Amino acid sequence: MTEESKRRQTALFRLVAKIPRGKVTTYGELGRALGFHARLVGRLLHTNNDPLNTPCHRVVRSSGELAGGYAFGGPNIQKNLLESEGIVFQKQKIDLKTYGWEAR
DNA sequence: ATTAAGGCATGAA
DNA sequence: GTTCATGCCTTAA
Repeated sequence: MTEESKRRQTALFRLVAKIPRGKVTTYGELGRALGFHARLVGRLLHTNNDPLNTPCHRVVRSSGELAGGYAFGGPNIQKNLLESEGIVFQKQKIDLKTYGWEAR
């Protein structure tokens, strides 16, 4: 892990932690706000070293669907957490127009 | 030490 | 719903 990557992780986590409760954002949004590509966001989250302080469950795909089986503890956990925050799923998907958060 | 190939928690066409 | 394009990282030789 290089210092560069660590710095990106810090920026990413900082922004992710800024997501309000009950809202979600997409990898692309985060990537665009941070200045790097969506894939890198997923990469950094996958190599996430601080998942406890990083509400990665609020980060979903561009389609509003959950990331998948590669999530921190499983997609079911993520779904549960999101529902606990008041987010309503529609056929395993989230309405980004309602719960989407504008990264900034 | 450097170089090569594969894989991914994506996005857009 | 499927396929293509793209960036970075991880592991292997």
